Amino acid sequence: MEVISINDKHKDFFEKVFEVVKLIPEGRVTSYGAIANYLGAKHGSRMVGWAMNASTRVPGIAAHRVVNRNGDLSGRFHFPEENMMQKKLESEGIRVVNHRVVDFNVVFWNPMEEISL
DNA sequence: CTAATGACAAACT
DNA sequence: CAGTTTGCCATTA
Repeated sequence: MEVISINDKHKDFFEKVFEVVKLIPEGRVTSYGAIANYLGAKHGSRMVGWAMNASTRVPGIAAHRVVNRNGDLSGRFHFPEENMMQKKLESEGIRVVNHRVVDFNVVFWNPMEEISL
């Protein structure tokens, strides 16, 4: 099992990502780019996904509510089961077809607009 | 230290 | 408009 090196420098980044994900209301989703942009877009969207990868092992983090800018469940393969991500989204009222969120523009939750610093 | 990869995204052809 | 390339930054080999 790989050990994710969470240095002090990155710990803050992880916490920020986790905080945003926790604030995502049920029935809503957001994108990696939106979170990266919310954090200042200085990391690149990949770093957000990197943080999410670490969040999969952390209970309480709704990683299934984070998708790519296309609304596609790009991270489904990282869950214990592929269908788990879609199942959870559908359970929250989000329609998912072909591993893609329907009405993504409607259910999209923008942290920059919903969260005021 | 160099090269390759990645739960992305925007630009370019 | 679809496929390809580059940028981003950290991890791994």
